[in-house]
Amino acid sequence: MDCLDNITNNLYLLLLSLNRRFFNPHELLKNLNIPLSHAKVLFYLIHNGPAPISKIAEKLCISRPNMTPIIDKLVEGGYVVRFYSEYDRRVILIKHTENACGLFKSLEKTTKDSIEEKLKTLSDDELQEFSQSLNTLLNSIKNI
Amino acid sequence: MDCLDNITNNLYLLLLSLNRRFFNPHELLKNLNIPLSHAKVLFYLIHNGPAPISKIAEKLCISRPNMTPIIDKLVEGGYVVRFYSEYDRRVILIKHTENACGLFKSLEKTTKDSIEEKLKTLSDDELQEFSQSLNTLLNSIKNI
DNA sequence: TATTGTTATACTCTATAACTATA
DNA sequence: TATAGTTATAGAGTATAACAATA
Repeated sequence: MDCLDNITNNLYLLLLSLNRRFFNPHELLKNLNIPLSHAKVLFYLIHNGPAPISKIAEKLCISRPNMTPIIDKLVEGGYVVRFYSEYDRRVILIKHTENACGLFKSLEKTTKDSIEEKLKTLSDDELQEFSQSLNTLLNSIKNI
Repeated sequence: MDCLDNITNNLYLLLLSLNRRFFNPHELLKNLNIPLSHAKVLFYLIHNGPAPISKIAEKLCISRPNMTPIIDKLVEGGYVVRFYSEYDRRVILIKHTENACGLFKSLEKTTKDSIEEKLKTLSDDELQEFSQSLNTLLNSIKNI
C-alpha cells in the first residue's frame, strides 16, 4: 500500500512533467498575443458567463482601477461588450463575444494537435493502458 | 479501443483540472513574492546549473537588456552570484545560492501539503486505484 | 566584424488614493 | 454611509536601439 506522502509526491511530479512536456496554461495564454491579464479575463468570462467588473477583479486578483483599461482594450478588440445591469444602475456587466470564443477555440486546437503528436510516439498497447489510467484519474479528481 | 482524439481530449482535460484543483506553476511562482521573471530565472538555474546571462535570456524569452536589473535584484536578495568565465572574459556566469534552494524547498512543501489535504478526501480504495493509475501515467510520460 | 553585457529610453502593466454616481 | 466603476498618478516590468569591452 502506497503511503499518502508517496502519492502526493507522484501527483506533484505528474503536474510538473505534464506542464513541461505538454503545455502549461500560462505559456498557453501568452500565445494569444494579448497581455496575460486580458487573457485571464476572457478565460474567466467564457467559463463563468457575464459578470460585473468588481467580481472579475476580485476573482482574478486584479485591482479594480486596472480593470478599466483592460476592459477598454478588450472592447476595442471586439472580445467583450459592456452593458448595464437592470437591477443596479451602478453595475456594469461584461460579456464575451463570439470573437473571444474563436480565439480560444483556435488555441485549443493548436494545443491538442501538439499533444496528439506527442502521444503518437507511444505503442498501441502503451496508449491503451495510458488511456485507462487517464480515465481513472479524471474520475477520482471529480470527487475531490 | 479509444481513438487518439479521445485520449488527447482527456489528457487536455486532465491538465486543466489538475491546474485548477491543485496548482499551476505560474500561480505557484507568484507565491514566492518576487516577480515572475525573477522566479523563472531561479527555477532555470536550479534545474540547469550556472549559465551565462545571454543563455538564460534566450531560454526564458527575456530580452538581454532586462536581464541586468533582474540579476541585480537577485544578487541583492542573495539568491544568485555573478562570476566571470575563465575562458571568455566577456561572459558573466550566474549561479544560484543555497538561499534560492531554500526558497523553492519551502514552496514545494507548502504545495505538497495542500495536495495531501485534497487527496485525504478520497476513500482508501479510491486512493489505491488513483495511485496505480498515477504510476502508469508517469511511466508512459517518461517514454514520450 | 561578431558577441557579451550594459545603458538609455519609451512603453505597457500594475498598485494606491481620491473622485462620481448610484444605492 | 457604502458600493461600483472611474480618474489620476507613480512605480515596476518590458522591449528596442545604441554603446563599451572582448573575442
